[in-house]
Amino acid sequence: MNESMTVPANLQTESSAVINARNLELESIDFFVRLMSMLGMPRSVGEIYGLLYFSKDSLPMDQIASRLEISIGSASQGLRTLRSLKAVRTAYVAGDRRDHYFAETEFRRLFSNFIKDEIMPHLDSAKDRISRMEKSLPEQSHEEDEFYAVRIEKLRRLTKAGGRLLPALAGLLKL
Amino acid sequence: MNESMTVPANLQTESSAVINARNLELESIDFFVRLMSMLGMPRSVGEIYGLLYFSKDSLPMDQIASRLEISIGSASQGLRTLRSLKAVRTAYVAGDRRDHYFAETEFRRLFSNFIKDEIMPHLDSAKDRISRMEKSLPEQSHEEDEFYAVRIEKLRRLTKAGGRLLPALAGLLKL
DNA sequence: CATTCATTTCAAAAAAAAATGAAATAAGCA
DNA sequence: TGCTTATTTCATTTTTTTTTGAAATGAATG
Repeated sequence: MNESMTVPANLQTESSAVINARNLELESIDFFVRLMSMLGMPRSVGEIYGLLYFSKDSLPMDQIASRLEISIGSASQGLRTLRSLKAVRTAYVAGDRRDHYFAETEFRRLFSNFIKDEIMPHLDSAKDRISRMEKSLPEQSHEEDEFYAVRIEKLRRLTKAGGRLLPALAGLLKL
Repeated sequence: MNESMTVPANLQTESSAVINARNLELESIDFFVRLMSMLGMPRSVGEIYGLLYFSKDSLPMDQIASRLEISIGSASQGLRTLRSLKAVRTAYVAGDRRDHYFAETEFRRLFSNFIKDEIMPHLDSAKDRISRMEKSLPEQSHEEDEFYAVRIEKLRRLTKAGGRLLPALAGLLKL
């Protein structure tokens, strides 16, 4: 009637543990796919990190690709991205020439890298753009050009505040 | 030889003021297109806000569309987004039945709305997902399941920290 | 140093996101 | 109310982003 009755107890236990780990993995992938996509990262990057986050063992690229059912091209690019953010690292495994990846799980550091690499460069170029705006203002400011000067100043304050706050943000992360 | 020599002085001045305003406008559009796209907003939304940010007069939708050379469909959708973030508001203009839009320029409020509308909902559903993860853990935790429990706890701390920090962030914005 | 296996690269395909514009709807006016 | 103008909606098209997979490159092994 019930197949599980014919399964030895130890095997049954192990199989349900496997199912549980697989559930976790799926929830984790889901979680990080969404989080990463909020940060503008492609799906595959979230999938890879999500898989590694709940993996006890470090995994080689080909296993990552096959477990996620993505191409090795995606896996390679996704791992490159994650490596550059220091979100994954590689472990040496004796007798295996593949690189084995595992997740860096200190979120404080992860966010600090993300902010430095993905946000600060934009802020820097924003400053240039604001300087250019100022050059478009007539030197001898007419009464009415006050309007433009004020708006430019607001932008300057915004970028300045961003430049201070964002790097400090990771520090505030008390996890 | 030089055409500008034949242009009356007053007109020449006005025209260079127009050119300057146009430069500002273009830099502004560029600025906000990039900023908005960092926040995951489509190009058109940045263009519209950038145009309005340096516009002394409030503008009706059709003028926004034609000055940006985008379709009225894009303009309508973009304005809807901006309205929902309270990034633009409408002004009444006597004798004109079109809505006239102008930019809300208090960035503190804008970010606070953005965080509330675009980020907090994701954080809420992340909490559910973490609860589901915990259900995948065996009740009677084996020694080795410590690993999973710790990782889940990390996620919980991350979302908790995010839930506190992000709303506080706008408050820190001293502009 | 030749072979095998691992990884990267990148042109092409697929998928996702955004823009268009015409039809439908709404909203003011006479 | 009927007419006109403004706005929204949404199926289709366009553009952009991401993925794929095969070829090129690189790296370890015997």
